[in-house]
Amino acid sequence: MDQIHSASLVGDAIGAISRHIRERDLMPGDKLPSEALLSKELNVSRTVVREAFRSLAAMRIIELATGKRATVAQIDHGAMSLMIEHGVHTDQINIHQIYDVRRTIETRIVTLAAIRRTDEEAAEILRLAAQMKASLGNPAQLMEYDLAFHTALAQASRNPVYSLLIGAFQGITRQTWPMGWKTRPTQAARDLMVQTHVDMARAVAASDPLKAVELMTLHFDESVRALLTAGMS
Amino acid sequence: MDQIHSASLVGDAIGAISRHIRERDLMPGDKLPSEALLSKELNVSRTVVREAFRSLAAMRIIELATGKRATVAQIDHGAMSLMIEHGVHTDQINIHQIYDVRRTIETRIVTLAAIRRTDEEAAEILRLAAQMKASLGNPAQLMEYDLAFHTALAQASRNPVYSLLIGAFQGITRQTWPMGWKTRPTQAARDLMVQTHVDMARAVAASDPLKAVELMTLHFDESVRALLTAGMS
DNA sequence: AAGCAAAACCTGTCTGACAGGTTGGGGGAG
DNA sequence: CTCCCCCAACCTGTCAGACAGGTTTTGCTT
Repeated sequence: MDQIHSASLVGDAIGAISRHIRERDLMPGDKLPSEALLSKELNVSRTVVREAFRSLAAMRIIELATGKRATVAQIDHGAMSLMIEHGVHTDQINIHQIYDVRRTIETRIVTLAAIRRTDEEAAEILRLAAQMKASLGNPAQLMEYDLAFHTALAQASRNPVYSLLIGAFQGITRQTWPMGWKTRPTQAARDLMVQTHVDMARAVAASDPLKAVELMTLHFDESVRALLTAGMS
Repeated sequence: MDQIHSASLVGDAIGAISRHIRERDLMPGDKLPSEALLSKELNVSRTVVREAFRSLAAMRIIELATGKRATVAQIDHGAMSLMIEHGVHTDQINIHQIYDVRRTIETRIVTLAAIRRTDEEAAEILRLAAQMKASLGNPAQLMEYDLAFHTALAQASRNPVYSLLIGAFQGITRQTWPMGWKTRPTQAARDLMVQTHVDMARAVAASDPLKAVELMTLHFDESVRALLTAGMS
């Protein structure tokens, strides 16, 4: 409409809304202006504002709900999870690379967890490990407890960035986990995998970071070996 | 219009488009159907398809360009960077937590880089470190070379997930770096910081992972100390 | 056969409309 | 006077149609 035509109206709107959040120091839960108001202030149509909102919502920077005004969102791994999955499905990332990253951050996580965990967190981690053991006959359930176990560890590390990253890998892990399980054909291998988790939970509960790290390393070494056995390059 | 009304039409469209990509094994660069065609196939308005496209584009899963059809995108850290910045600005993440994560992954990165770097990468890393040294009088430029240095290391690690993560932290680092620099008031402290990078580059070039890790650890210890000195809780 | 120009296609943005969810406030009941 | 309910005002979700530019394809010209 006026002056310099920048990259795109939607792009500008995204910038303006982000700035709005930053300048007013909005916190999660705080409301943003209505679409109509923003479209008036930015001199663009509601269409443009809506597309900008959608973009920000996709990154979980804001949250949309019908009828209500848009609000500033809490950090969430959903978007990252999709991005990672996309990277894997398009052969830009492979499973081994993900495992290397997970091993790297999870060894740090388990150290922090062993140091910082509250008693409640320790109890929860022990509980999840026990549930894993109880689910040996039900792979789907076992997987869910496994994922919850690692999520709980990240939580106990008291660093939300680790929670975010663990969450980000969860989507793709859910898709590849069964493969890893199948490559542990013997009961002994499967028992070992679960027992490692139980021992790790105990180490965290005992505030023994060194032991916990050792077990986490063992777990990943064993997982990678299983994947290689399956012929996953 | 028909049958079960799910969460939202846009949400469904996002799912359908993602599925389309996955089922046809589309690779980065491949074209998606036009908005008009998709809106016909999914029985929704073009508005809905456009909002779905915007969402996927925000996550860098697809790429939009005016006149052209949407294409499958290459992995890119832009969206993650914004998410992290949002987390920090809304006090959901603090700088120390970021530093802990960066330290964790960068020590792994430098190990891999020292092992896997090509000669070209080693040369580039050495060059960037030298440029840092040459930019001692120009903080803004120094910062850019610093960021490029760490990016090059991630590249040399031959694991795109590390590149992705380093990129994701780059946005917020760019905003906090000057603070860290100011808290190194003496020339000696500033020289040390730069020299550590030069030495690290040499260790990587010499394929000496242990030495490289030692220097990376030193670098982060020193950075965290600088931040604490500045009173950043 | 090579080259170019128009036609066909496609995205970006605007307008106006309407269904349905949400919320604050006014008015009635107690 | 207080409490609760319901309605009006507000807000988002989706649709249809229109038009201004980019982009690609086609087919004619040379």
